[in-house]
Amino acid sequence: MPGILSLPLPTLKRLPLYLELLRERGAEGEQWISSEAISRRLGLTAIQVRKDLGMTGAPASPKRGFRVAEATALIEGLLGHRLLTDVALIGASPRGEAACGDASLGRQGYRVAAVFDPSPERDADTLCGFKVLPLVELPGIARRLGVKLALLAVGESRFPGCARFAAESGIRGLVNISGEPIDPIDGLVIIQEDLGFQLASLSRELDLRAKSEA
Amino acid sequence: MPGILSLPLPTLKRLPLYLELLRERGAEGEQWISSEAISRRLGLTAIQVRKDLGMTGAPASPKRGFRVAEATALIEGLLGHRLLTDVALIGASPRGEAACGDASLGRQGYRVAAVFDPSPERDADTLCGFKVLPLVELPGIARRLGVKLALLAVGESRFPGCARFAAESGIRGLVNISGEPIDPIDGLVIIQEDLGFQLASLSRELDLRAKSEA
DNA sequence: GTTTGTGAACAGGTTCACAGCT
DNA sequence: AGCTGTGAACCTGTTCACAAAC
Repeated sequence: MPGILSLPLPTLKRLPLYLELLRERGAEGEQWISSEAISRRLGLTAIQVRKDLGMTGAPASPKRGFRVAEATALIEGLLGHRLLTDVALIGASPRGEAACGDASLGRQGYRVAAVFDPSPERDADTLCGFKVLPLVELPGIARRLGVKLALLAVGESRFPGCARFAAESGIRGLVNISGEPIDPIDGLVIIQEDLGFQLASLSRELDLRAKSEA
Repeated sequence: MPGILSLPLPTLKRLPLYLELLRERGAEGEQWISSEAISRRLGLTAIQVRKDLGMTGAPASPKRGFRVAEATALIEGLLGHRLLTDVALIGASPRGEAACGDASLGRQGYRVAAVFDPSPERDADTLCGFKVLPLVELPGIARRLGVKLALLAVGESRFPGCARFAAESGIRGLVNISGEPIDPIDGLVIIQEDLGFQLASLSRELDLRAKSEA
């Protein structure tokens, strides 16, 4: 029973994938599943799967594999710690809308709790079923709901103060999906969700493969 | 003059940040900038900046720092290799629209070259100035333009074959921004752009900081 | 014989310590 | 003094080799 904090971050990120597959197999009535079968389905290596599941303490037996039911329950328990973590969405833009409907949020145990926008004309609009609130309400709501995380999706770069305001409102961590980089802010952990980065990683990966084939 | 392939991936991702700052300082007439000044502005450590810029071969001198003009030109040269890399956007959804207008693409030297959508009713719509093309045209255009990268932004999960079709169309790498995971496909490198992942990283980071403070 | 489990090697980056230059 | 430059230590995560279990 390792604490969730002792798990390697990449492992933590893969757990929802395992969980999804395990539930599927459980529903089909399977009692066992081998690391090799999991790896094939998920595009990983069998060794990696064993290391990951081993760290969760999932019970397994040679020749058969991991016990589906127990492994499912264990991972649910680990991920459950994070279930229902509320995040604030700042920016009622197309990006914000896309983020709001992103299934990967729920898969990792997060959900948008409220939507804010700095421009007054968005007030009382609705986005994905949320009423758009003026940004000045963020501090109060963040405090009342205990929200510590936010998504920044302001479309225009003319609101560079949004992140700073969020920090002053009690937000401790922020994922910037606005496409424009933000300067570092004291007391606020910022992650840049950057499509350009992803493409760069991809290019590099392809270049390396091409090179090693040659 | 190190090849771009010999640079560590994280360094490569940081180069556009350095470039932006260097251009800014160059425009202000500064001739020198120290690693310490850069690190403060960008939220990195001075050592990291020295390692990064050192790898590009940027000239510097003790007591003064790096030469702004030369460093700018060098990084431009390195990044220039990737300039004008075309990518295909598959899916005329809100996510696709957001991606299309994402400034981080250009910052890393990419641009959307064409927009495709699998559902016929989107034909002839326009998205961000592009006419939306039927997906069947992807193979032809990908071949003609030499496009090897794609962004997958189909909103509904009812088009699971899109990625496979892209692979068969000559696409070698794909960033999946649809929020739904895709199964691995032979010959196609897939990166999941996953908001849930980012939030998980953020939570972990905050947890660790809280722990080390306690 | 097939599959788990694990300690050791490996790889990629970051950080440190300190030498060298000006 | 102040800043760069660099080899070594370190850290995190992946991969390997092989022992152990059924």
